[in-house]
Amino acid sequence: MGPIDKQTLLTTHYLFRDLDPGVVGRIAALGVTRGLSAGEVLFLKGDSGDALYGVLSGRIRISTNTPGGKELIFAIMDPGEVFGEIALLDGMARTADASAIGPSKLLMIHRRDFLDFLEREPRLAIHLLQLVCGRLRHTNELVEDAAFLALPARLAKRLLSLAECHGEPDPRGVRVELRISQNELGQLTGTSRESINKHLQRWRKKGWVALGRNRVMIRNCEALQELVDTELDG
Amino acid sequence: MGPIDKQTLLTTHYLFRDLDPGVVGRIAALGVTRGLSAGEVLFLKGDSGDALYGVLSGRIRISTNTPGGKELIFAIMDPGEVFGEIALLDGMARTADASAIGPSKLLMIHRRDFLDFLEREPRLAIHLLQLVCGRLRHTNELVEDAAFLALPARLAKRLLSLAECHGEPDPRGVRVELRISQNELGQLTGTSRESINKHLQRWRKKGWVALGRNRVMIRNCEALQELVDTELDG
DNA sequence: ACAGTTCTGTTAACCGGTTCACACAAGGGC
DNA sequence: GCCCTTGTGTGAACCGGTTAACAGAACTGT
Repeated sequence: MGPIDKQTLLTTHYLFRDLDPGVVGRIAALGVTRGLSAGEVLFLKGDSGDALYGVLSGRIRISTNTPGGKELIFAIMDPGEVFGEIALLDGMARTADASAIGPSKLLMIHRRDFLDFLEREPRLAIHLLQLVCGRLRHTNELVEDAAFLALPARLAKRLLSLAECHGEPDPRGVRVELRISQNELGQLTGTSRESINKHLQRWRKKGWVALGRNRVMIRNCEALQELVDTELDG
Repeated sequence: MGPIDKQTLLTTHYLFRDLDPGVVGRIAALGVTRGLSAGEVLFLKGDSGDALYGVLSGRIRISTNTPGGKELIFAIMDPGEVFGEIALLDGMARTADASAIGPSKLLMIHRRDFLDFLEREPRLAIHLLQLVCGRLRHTNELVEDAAFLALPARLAKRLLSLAECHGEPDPRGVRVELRISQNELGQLTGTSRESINKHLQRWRKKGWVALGRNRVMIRNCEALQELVDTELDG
């Protein structure tokens, strides 16, 4: 997903679609653009949540970590996606850290402005409910996967879902290239980098994936998908 | 938490508080009471979600299972709690099974009625957002715990949180008695019954808990809490 | 071009949870 | 009371992920 502009985000994302025309205009006027350099921290878990964000360009990593140094990545936000709604809505602390993966640009809507819109636009509340419900479905699935799936299936599932959202399809064929380190894959699946490498190597020898520095190229989606399915059935 | 009546639920629960008086009255009129016998299934994962429920008496288990026979318990709903909102709101399939743990009574509000209220009562939407945000915070924590905490800490944390919600404090002291099988504790923590038993036995020998059939009595909350904390810090 | 850093690849030892197998206890239904 | 079901207690064998430790490759900055 390439960079988009403020207008595109506001007319494309379903959170803002179908709103009263005047409201969209005012959001466009009030929404501030904020730039982040690679690795820059937007907010940390525990901060008070005073804004809602939409990604215009770059990628934002939503994650947590333990004092012991372990890190868990909840999601990676691409251009066109909106995040930061939980703390904004209930007024409590942020549930995770957010930091830029590469140089990024965000649309930032301040809490007070947003809550103003929320009171006047019933449709916005309905859309927000759908957004939060979608998140809840996704997080529920993460809990299930952690409990039901062994590492190979969890990793395969993650790779396939990353391929859908962030993959760059190979010009010639079915292959999908992912720009992600094995370390990050570990943080996405809740396991160590070494274990990730072990399974990726197995799959490489079977021809299912090709590997490079910060690269995973999926050459056989079906095989990975079947691995997920058989684990759920057996 | 003992049984409550329809009126108490509607005036007590956050979701309905502060609504237009007329609306609360109409919800009371439209909300149907439904009884469930022990073990009876209310809905299954994948069903279409055509109602919202509030617990009047008994306990409802929210869970999923694999074809392979593993089961995971997401939550146990006590009198006064509301559930079933996800599928109701986004119109998609239910995300989990719901079944009665013992004989139970529910307040049931049909989808159409509820969405009517939702359009007319902006405050209801705001309250719903808070409800769903709370769920999201809880589920996020489950994901974190699964990734960061080893079984002992996860089990201790679960026991303490069960003690808060469902515990019957011992008349004489700090002890809290839980009515739950070790099998169910396994399903709550995503592990086997045998592993649960191993750790409970250790804690019994230390005097932290006492055990019985379908019973766990916590005799030393502090010790369990410390176990959770040290694991998060180390 | 060089140094430093980040990422990959790979091993061996260890540890903890699973699985399987069984004995036994406690209620429930008749 | 007596069977039958459900839950507990326990051990041995197994398996998979973690940890720790390196070597080397690939990029970055200057």
